[in-house]
Amino acid sequence: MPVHCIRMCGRIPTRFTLSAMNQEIRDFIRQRIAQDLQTGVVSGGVVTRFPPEPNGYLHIGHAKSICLNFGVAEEFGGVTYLRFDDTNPLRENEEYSGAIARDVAWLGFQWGDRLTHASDYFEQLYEFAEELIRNGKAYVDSQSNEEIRDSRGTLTEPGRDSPHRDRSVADNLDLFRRMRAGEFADGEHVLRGRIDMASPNINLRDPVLYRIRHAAHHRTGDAWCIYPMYDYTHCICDALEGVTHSLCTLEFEDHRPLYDWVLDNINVNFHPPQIEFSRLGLEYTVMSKRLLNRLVEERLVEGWDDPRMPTLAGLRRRGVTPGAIRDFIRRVGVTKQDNLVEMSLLEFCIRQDLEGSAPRGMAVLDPLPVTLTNYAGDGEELEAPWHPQKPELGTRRVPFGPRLYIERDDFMEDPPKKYKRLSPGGMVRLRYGYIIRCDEVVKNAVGEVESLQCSYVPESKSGEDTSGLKPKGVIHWVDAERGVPAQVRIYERLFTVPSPRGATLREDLNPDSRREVDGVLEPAIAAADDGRFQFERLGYFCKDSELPGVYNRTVSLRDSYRPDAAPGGNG
RNA sequence: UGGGGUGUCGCCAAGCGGUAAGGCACCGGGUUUUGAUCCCGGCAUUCGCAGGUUCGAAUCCUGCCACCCCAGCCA
Repeated sequence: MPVHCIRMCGRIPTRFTLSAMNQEIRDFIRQRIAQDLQTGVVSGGVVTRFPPEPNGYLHIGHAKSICLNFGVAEEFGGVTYLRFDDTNPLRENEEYSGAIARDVAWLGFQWGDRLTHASDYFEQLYEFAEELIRNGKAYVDSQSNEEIRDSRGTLTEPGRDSPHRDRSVADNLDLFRRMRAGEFADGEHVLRGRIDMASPNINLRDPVLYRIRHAAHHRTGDAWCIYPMYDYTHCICDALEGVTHSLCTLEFEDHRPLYDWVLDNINVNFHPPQIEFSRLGLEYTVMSKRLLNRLVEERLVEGWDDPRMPTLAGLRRRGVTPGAIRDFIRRVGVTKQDNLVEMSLLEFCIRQDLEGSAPRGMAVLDPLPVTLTNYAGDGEELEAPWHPQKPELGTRRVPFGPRLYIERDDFMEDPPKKYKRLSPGGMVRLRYGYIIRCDEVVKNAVGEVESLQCSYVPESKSGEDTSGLKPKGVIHWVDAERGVPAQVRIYERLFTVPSPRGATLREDLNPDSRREVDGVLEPAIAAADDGRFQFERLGYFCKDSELPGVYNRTVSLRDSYRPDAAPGGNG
């Protein structure tokens, strides 16, 4: 089944309404494109492409490239290809290409029928290679891998010509055809571009264009035993697809002369410009496929979609919205500068998106039992809006009774001055409920607070309060009888250092990147089947897509509370 | 040490010879039955450094310095 026909899971957003997104973006790439359109260098519409190798999962760094390529096409009225760069059969498979297509769609981009593969062009690529040979621009080298490496020279010394560099066209053609026919073993020969072994740019020192690989390709099967290299393939695919702007990351800057050389030496009528931009750097995580792969392989995380991973699958499972990611990428911008973006910016984008859309509810993650000694009601239910600023979202019923749970850190025996929550003799409002006063602290044998005996103020019911009391604090709570237990997972940064390195990957891991707590949810949340909520005063959470009864914290709420040093008095 | 890039506020990032946008973060203050949201205000006499050109330079020139990428039959 073609990859683009697989069923997309989850909702696919169609349009983003963030008004900020309508602001005109003018990075150097968009400026260049606008100029090309204006001067007529490019006519007939912009064509871009997102060209992942299907050898791993997409991460938020890829989102930058996706948003750039698809975004540019959207803005300038063009089209974008999703092209799988599948020239190395040893590393690529359908699981990855399926996951990649799903993630791009999830981000909200459409490629229509423009889903292609480098392997779709294998035959044409081969023909162009023969053309290069016929024109004396490529030759079959029969040196070993080691010999080729040794004769390439170094950063400061030029390379040496291969003894096979001057083979005749006829011999080269014959050898290359026999390579294709499968007459040779892996590594016996390669096809090389004949450029300049003394070039200061190492990529131009007779680069390998084709290698022999007796391996089944996930799409072409056993049809081929020679496979083209990236540098040879990419530019030709771009040209064949009429890509008007080939956007890639900075490390390919040195490859641009080779990109141009290939297209200058074959008969194609299109020559896209390659334009490079810097990759996204994000604090306290890793963004290379190699390291991400290690995290998965070495079981340092639970998989590609572990909510701590910067993969799109991980972010999705964590509860991050596509809109938040797109907004983040927009705010980060596109330049050629190396960058390491703070996690706080991503968190801001997530909170901002969820703030307006996520229904509110109450959950207690570290329960402290409270008994209301003077409460005699039975089966009382309070009414609370799903969103304080959005009455149109309706209300839910919140059960209330004589036995409640409050958050353990919403009580302090000896609180600092600015503390606004509960303390002995103090009063606090239970959100959407009544005002209570702490009358007695019950402790266990070792002196730890075990529960609280409180009294409630009957005439202080939310919405019809005639008590005249105005406690400074409002805390969340859950009815102990009717609350629903749930496992809640709290995530922190995956690493303890801003830029983890491969060499110290394990040591740099944050041992507390995931915490599991047994919490209690108000029943309306537990009953809802949709995933994203704000647990009031705690953060944004979502139902885990794989594990029933498990909730993931997407991001905490902003918290400007700064306890002062000296204790004393109570709020 | 050869080649290719990049250096503007803690982090991103505008700026394209006419006298330093914006966002995040941070710090005040206001509203608030989420210490949330929201709202107001503050936050680079200075653009890696040193010279030079100019009435005028972050923007042009020269020389330094720092950081990133490249020696896969990976992409």
